[in-house]
Amino acid sequence: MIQRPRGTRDFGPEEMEVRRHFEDMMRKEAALHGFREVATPIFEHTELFTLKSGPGVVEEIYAFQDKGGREICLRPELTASVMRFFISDLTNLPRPLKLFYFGQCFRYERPQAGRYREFFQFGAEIIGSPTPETDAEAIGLAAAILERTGLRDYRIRIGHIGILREMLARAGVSGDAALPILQRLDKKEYPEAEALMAQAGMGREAIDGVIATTQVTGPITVLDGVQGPAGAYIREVYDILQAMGFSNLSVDLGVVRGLAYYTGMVFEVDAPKLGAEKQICGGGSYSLSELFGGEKVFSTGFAIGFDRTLLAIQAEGVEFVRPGITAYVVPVTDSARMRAFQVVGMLRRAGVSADVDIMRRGVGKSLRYASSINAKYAVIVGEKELESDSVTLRDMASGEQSLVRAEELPKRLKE
RNA sequence: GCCGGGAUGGGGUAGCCUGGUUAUCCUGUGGGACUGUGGAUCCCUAGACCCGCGUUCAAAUCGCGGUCUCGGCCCCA
Repeated sequence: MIQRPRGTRDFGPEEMEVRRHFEDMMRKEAALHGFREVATPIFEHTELFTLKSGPGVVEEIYAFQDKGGREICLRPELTASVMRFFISDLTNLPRPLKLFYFGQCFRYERPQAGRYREFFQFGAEIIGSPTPETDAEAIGLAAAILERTGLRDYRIRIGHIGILREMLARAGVSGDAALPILQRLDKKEYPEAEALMAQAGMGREAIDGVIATTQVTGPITVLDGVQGPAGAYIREVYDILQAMGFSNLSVDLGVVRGLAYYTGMVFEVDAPKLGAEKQICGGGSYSLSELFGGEKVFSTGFAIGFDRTLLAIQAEGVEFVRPGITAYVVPVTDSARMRAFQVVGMLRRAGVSADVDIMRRGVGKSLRYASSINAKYAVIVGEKELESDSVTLRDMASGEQSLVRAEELPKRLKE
């Protein structure tokens, strides 16, 4: 028997019903917020990702040479692809450009709970707008989607890279020199961060101030003690989100994301029930296009880990109602089979979901099957019904039956 | 890349330590009891020891290697 490749999954009919349900929900919510969907190739030139994340990422992605000798990889994320697409073809669209995507990504990593080699991301980007309103709108979509899924136990933590950058700049460490320090702080490696700051000539007081700031978490009021434009900026983002009706938000200045292209606001969402791999969403404002050869354009985006979000939803026992089918058509005798196919054809043409016995089973077995596929009604067609050009409509939940004229059936079932 | 659990019909499991006839039970699949009425009950049927090598008269059971999986570390764009 051939096994699935490591870290991949098959999805059966039941699971796909659940997945499509939430996928559609996310798409609808994005459209509701004025975002429009894009799709990009599942494989890209490896260079796209080494430009964004450094040469080291090659170790963690599915990278290979194709038959023409090109360096190709399966995409490990979608932001880079969307920005590539934007630079090459979408720069003349009216701004702000609000895009979303849903698709699978691949990473060559050790699988564990909530981590697969093939996984699905939903994400959105707002391109060409550098305002707090933009950041609020991005966080707002992420928050609205999570709210809509029915998930309850999660935390949205908002931070700002500028706050630490300003502190470091005031202490004489600016630009690229700050990057390694931010990376250490992001990983909570405080001794290493302190050493780097001391090396850069920062005083004890300044160092302690920076460390203390990364540990600032809680409601918006924790920003009261933070000076500078970045703090004011986050307050503004927060006020806008509150105006839109989102309250499940907290500030966490320890969200740093030590990557060069993040320019300001950054945020993360995690679902504590998930264990080690509990982050379900991450994003922020960034400037990537110039890395890929375009002009500098400010953007804000985020990505939701679709699989982890579903795991969190399941862990909380959020209910999902299986769609089932409206009608199951049951021919009683062999002579009624043609009639059954006429009826099922008529129903389907009218937009009523309908199925029909194709195993030549008896009425008892067919009703049993109708019940097992969660059919709302059984439509029974036999000699009696043939004579009066009608069918017997049986409500599968109550067991009530009535004789219905065939031409009235679609109308009855659409109610 | 590292550490530790695990893999038995479609799903869930017993058996493994202490090797020995036809591999347990539940559920699900197909058929029947019930040739015009489901969810209950009963009967029948089909269906499994992850792969390879080794030890042994004999391996689901013991040993080695591999694959996959679960939990954690590293990483997490």
